[in-house]
Amino acid sequence: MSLPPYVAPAMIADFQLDRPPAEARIVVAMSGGVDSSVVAALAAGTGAEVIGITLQLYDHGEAIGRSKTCCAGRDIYDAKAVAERLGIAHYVFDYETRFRDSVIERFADEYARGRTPIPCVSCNQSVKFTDLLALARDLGADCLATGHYVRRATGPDGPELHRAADPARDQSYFLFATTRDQLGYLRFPLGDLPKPAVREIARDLGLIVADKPDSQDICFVPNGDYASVVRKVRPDSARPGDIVDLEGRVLGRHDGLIHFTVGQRRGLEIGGRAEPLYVVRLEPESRRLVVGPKAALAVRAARLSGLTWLGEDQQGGLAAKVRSMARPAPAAFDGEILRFDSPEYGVAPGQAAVIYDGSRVLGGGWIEETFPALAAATLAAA
RNA sequence: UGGGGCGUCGCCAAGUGGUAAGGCACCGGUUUUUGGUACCGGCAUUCGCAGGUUCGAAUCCUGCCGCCCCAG
Repeated sequence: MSLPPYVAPAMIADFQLDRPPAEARIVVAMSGGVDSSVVAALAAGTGAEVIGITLQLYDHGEAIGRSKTCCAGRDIYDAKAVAERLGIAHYVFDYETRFRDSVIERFADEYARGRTPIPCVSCNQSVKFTDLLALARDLGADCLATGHYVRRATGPDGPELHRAADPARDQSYFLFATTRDQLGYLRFPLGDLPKPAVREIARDLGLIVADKPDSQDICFVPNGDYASVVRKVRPDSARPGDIVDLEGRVLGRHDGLIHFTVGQRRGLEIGGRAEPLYVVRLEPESRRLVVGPKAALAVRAARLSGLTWLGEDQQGGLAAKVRSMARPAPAAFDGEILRFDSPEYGVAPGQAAVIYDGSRVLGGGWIEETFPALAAATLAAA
């Protein structure tokens, strides 16, 4: 396919292909949003053969009318319209079963265990970067391109994953579990671009998604009410229990641990205090929710599991994120324990800890256990 | 039914004659492709009730109601 006349030269992105674009084939994961639509446009702009693929991930009957979620019915329609406009092939695949097994079930199980899952990471590492990636290979594609805001660079030891140029948009946190093999095959053409530029490209190309709102919240959760999804999948998971302070005194009751996460302040409904209370930890066995002052949230280290490592043997001088929207904080990692130079707050088991060396993502793991920065006795006195 | 104290938003709590602080909780919004955090905004025409004094009362007076403490 030749370069469409409406794609200006400045929009040509480097897909790091091993052969001339005219001979190459690029599969683009199209969610129906602006970002992946622009990726498809950029891919088409190289002159390669482009195949857009949209995955149907869940029953969008519940999400109908929710244009803000990713991959809902409206989004499949949008993706198709964009593909048509760009003159590229487009296919929709039903991945509902895989998505349910790999993402939703796991999501519910984690909450039922008193942990706080990140479905977006599960989705990336399973459905997208395992299943869809295999499909792209089956289709004989040279690479799989997505609209994630991260950068892929080639270093002395092969491909490296880096944070996006625009720190406000960086999505590297959600991609820490990407393996070297997957990274070798993936392309992220938006990593160098600020979001406004992406929208501008979409507008210039007359894509109907140019002004579509950014997706947010969990895509398969209709009204932001994730607890109802957990309850539906794991009916026994929402059992009431006591809210206790650090000394075990009962302060109140809660409607189920699934409604809370470490660091959470709202929803406790316990007033009459000088300082706000935060969730310090969840105890699934006794169904107790332990709360305390902000100081009790300070964590100096975390033990990680399920480590994915893209780096070499770096240990010191590193930085880590325990949530997506945060600047990496100075830390050290010995292969299992991540130590923060300064205390981190609201660190919840089930969340990811992603480790960086400058802009480069070295890897990361799941937070299994955290270690308080202050001794219990100190907190009690305070 | 002797004495003392108290009764201000769901909770804690300033305010002792000049026309209701603040915190917690709650609600709404902003930020955000996880949860959460943070930030911004809203939240008592009314001070247990009823009278009275006063230009003016949550603040003074009277009565009533309720609660607490001490003594019985």
